[in-house]
Amino acid sequence: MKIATFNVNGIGARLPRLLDWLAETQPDVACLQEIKTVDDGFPVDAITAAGYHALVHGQKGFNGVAILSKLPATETQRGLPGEPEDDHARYLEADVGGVIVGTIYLPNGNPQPGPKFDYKLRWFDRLRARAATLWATERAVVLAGDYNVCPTPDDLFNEAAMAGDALVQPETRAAWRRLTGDGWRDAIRAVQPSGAAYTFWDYQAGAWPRDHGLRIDHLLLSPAAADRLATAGIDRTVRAGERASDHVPVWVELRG
DNA sequence: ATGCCTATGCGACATAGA
Repeated sequence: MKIATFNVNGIGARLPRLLDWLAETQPDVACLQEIKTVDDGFPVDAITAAGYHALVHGQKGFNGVAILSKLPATETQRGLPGEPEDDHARYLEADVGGVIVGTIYLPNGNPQPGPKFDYKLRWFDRLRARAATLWATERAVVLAGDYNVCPTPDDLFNEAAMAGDALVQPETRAAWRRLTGDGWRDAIRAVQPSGAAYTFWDYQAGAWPRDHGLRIDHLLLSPAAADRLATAGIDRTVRAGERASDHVPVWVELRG
């Protein structure tokens, strides 16, 4: 079972690129982030025609996540528990063919310090709590998405250039270490323990041609999922396409 | 030190992204 994550940065603008990529790579599950539309605005017909079911947790103008799947998906959670006044559409989870799949759009957190950064750290803790609940089920779980954290200096082109950014702050990295320290397996680092493995290149300042990238899109695997890990990868070439997203798809292949 | 670029919304600029 191939499970992918792709921050599309606007489903409206990105639909042709998304359909190309689905047709080419045929993931069984695709977790989307930043669809930037309400549920009714999601292009269900085009996704259905491409051979996928769609679960959508949308929001007007920004945020919004979705789970596309070849098999029917049963929703298990919509929104992250723990902060009732949080109305951002950033989390959706489903059972797909016996695997629990979560699509995650963790807050960016800039500018920092400030309320957006505080929200990011709270959200990170709430995700860790949900992850612990899933961990306890001993099921195969894949938490895939845009975590908005560069875990180590290997995960960005220039540590000094990003020193003030919310994606690399010690508190952000500590939150990532707490989550992964619980035992969740970083799929890309399982197949490539060190070195650049970027998943995002800014639209600005020639970041793509200069390879000034970040690794911020991650798939975390529970033990039962990690036991089935066959391979994982990054579809880098998607970044070179016409009207590309600033993120590219990242995926894991599970045996069985 | 700052903006560079892109997507969206009831828009003719602002907000958000990272």
